[in-house]
Amino acid sequence: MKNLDSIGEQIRKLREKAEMPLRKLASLLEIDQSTLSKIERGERKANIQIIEQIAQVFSIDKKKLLVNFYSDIVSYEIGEENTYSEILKVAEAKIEYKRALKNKTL
Amino acid sequence: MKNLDSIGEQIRKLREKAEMPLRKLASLLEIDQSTLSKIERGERKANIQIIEQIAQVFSIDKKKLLVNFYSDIVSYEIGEENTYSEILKVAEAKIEYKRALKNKTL
DNA sequence: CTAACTTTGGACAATAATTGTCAAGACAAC
DNA sequence: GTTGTCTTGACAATTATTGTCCAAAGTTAG
Repeated sequence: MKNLDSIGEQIRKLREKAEMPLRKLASLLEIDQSTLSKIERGERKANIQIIEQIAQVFSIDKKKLLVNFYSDIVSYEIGEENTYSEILKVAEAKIEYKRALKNKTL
Repeated sequence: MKNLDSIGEQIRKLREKAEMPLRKLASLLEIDQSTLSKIERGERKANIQIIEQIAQVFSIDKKKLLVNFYSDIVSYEIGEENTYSEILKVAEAKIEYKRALKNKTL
């Protein structure tokens, strides 16, 4: 089954698997250790720069991390709505529509 | 085909169909007319309270408006990502998972 | 137990984003 | 011209986010 860890949980697992102290990873990412601690526990949001750096540090495909990162955001935004399934369908259609438009005007 | 108007465009169409001046709708919603103008043109975000009031004013199902409202948000958040389709799938799985957990602990 | 190391929590100022409000501008109808 | 409509830009006030520090709490090793 697919992994449903939050991005924070995934970061923590990557870090622990590498047996790297939080402090060490924080310094590689050039962020405060308490900030990283909060990101791992979902108390603060990560950002794309951090995600990409983490992918580098652990030599993994950044796409996977980004999918996790963004799906967290989406889940957070609409997770309380009962119509979430419909919302996601319409959102996808909107995105596709915007892209189609964009390609036309290129 | 499904309607892919943004929430702002939908509000404007509802208002124009009712031949109601912007100023009038703004006052019903108790917001500044310039704010409503910007919402209709997507320059500012609406919020749930406004959406629900609009549904009332025009006697339509608020679910439809909310789907449009939230799908705009999702589309905005991830519309530039090439993996949007994957993101949406994972987001749905996460939401379902969270709900399943919640029901268990009730 | 103490000491060293790791993580967490709370506080704080600085910065950025959002919100509500206003007044003036643009535009058309009459 | 005036009237009615909508848009634009500016502004302060509020709220959210961010980076930072340090002390407290938890963990491990000696």
